[in-house]
Amino acid sequence: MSLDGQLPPKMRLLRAAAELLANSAGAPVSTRQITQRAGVTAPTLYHHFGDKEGLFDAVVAAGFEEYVAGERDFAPSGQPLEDIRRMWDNHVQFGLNQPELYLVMFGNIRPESRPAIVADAEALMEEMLNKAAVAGQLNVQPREAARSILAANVGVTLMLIAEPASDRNLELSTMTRDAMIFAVSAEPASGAAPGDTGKSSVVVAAIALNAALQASHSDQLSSSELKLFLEWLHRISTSPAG
Amino acid sequence: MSLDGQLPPKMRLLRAAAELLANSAGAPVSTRQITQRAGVTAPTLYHHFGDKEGLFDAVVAAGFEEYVAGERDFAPSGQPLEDIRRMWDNHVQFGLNQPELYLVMFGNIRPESRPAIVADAEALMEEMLNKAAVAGQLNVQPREAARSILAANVGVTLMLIAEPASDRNLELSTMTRDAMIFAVSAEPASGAAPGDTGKSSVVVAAIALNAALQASHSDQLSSSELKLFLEWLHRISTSPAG
DNA sequence: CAGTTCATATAGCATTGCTATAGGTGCTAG
DNA sequence: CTAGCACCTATAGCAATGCTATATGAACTG
Repeated sequence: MSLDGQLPPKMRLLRAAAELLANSAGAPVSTRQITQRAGVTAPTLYHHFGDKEGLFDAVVAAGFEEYVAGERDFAPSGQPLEDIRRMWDNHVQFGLNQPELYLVMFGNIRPESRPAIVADAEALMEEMLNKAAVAGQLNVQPREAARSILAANVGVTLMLIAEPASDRNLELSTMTRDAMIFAVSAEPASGAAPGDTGKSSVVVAAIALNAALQASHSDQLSSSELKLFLEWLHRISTSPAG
Repeated sequence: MSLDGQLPPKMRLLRAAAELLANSAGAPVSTRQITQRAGVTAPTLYHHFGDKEGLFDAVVAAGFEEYVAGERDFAPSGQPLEDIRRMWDNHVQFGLNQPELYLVMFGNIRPESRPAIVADAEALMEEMLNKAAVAGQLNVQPREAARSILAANVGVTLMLIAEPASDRNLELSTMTRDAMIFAVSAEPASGAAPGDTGKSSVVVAAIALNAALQASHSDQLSSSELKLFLEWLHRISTSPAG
C-alpha cells in the first residue's frame, strides 16, 4: 500500500522490511506486514529470499554496508588511536540510530549470520589497529586488541540501547572507550591489582583529600566555598567515627 | 511426559521451560513443548504465568538468583579489585555454561525485564567497587565504573558465546577484564602512565571519602551541611583537571 | 450440604511462517 | 503470429504457534 514506486518487488520487499524493522520497537515483524507494505504477496518473498531469515539477512547485509561506509568515511587523522576513537563513536551512534537493525546484527546470536558480521567488523577495526601497531603504539597483537575493543564496544552499545533514551549517558561510552584504548596502548595491565591494603576509613580519606587539596590548588570551588569545605573536612577528620 | 515428580504443576512448568530452553540451541521453544513436557495443558501455564513471556521471566528470575548466588559465593579476599576479577570470571562462566538462559537475560532487549536485571547486576558490582573506592583504589565513581565494567563484561560474554566452542579463547576475557580494571583503578603501579589518564590524588581522595561517607553514617555534619558537602565533593571528584 | 475459590482440562480462534499449484509476463525460434 | 521457455507473481490453504472462552473438578468454609 505504501511503497508503490516503480522499484522491482525485490527492492520494495527489502525497503519494507527495513522500515518495519526500524519502527517495530522490538515487536516481531510478520511476513504478512512486510508483503502487504511492499504491495506483494507471500510467494514473491519466498521466491526471492527463500526464507524470512533470508530476507532479514539481506536487510542486515545492506545495513552492514552502511555501517562499514560510516566506519570508513572519515579521513584518517594520521593518529591511528584517534581514528579508533572515531570508529568506536561511529559504532555507538549507528546502534543508537538504528537500534532494531543493530540488535539483529549484534544482539541476536544466530550461528549463521552473526559470526560473519562480527568477523567483518573485527577486521575493520584490526585494519586500523594495524596502523597503530606499525607506529609502535600497541602493546598487544592488533587482532586481539580489535576483538577486545569490539566486544566492549558492542557491550556498551547494547547497554545504551537497553536503557530509556532519556537517561542515556554517553559518558559510559567515552569512559569505556578510553579505558580500552589506554589499556592496549599502555603497559600491560597484568599486575595491576597489588595489595596496598588501604583500610582507609572516612577519617583517613578525609585527611588524604585535605592534603591533596592543599597541594593542588583545585579551582572547582570558590575560595569561600573552599574555606567552609576545609572546615567541614577538618571536623570529619578529627571525629572518632569509623 | 518426562517430569512426573510429585512437584506442583507450577514448578514442573518452570523446570520444563528451563530445560527446554537450555537444550534448544537457539531455536524457539513453543508453549506446547513446555506444557507437554510438564504433563500439563495450556490453560495451566496461562493461569500461573499469564503469558509465555511471564513464564520466561520467571525462568530468568530463577536463573538470575543462581547468578547472584555465584557472584556472592566466594569469600571476599580483602582485595576488592581481586574480587571484581572473580565476579567478572563468574559472569563469563555463567554465560558459557547456560548460553540460552544468558541470552534471554542479557542478550535480548525487552524493555521490561532486562533493565531490571541489568540494574541488579550493576548494583552487585557497584557494591564491590564501593569497597575499592573506600580503600582509595578507584579513580572514578563506583557507579560509573560498575556500569562500564559490566558493559564490557556482557560484550565479551556475548562474543564468546557467539563463536564456536572449539576456538573459544578465554584470553579475550582476561585481557578485556584487566584492561577495564586497570583503567578504573587508582594506579597503584609504577609511574608509567603514558596517556596519563591518571586522575590527581585530589580526585582519588575525594572519591574515596565520598564512598566512605556513604558507608559510615558519620554524624559530624548536619544533614543540610552534609548535602552541600557532598555536592562539593562531587564537583571535585568529577573535575576534568588533573 | 450449599457456596465459593482455586486449579486444571476441552475445544477452538486468530495469526504465524511457509508452500503446492497455477497463472500471467516477457523473451527468442520457427 | 505462434510455440516454447524461463522467469516472476497470485490464489488458496496447511501445520504450527500463542492464547482464551468455557466448563469441570477439587478443596475448603459456612
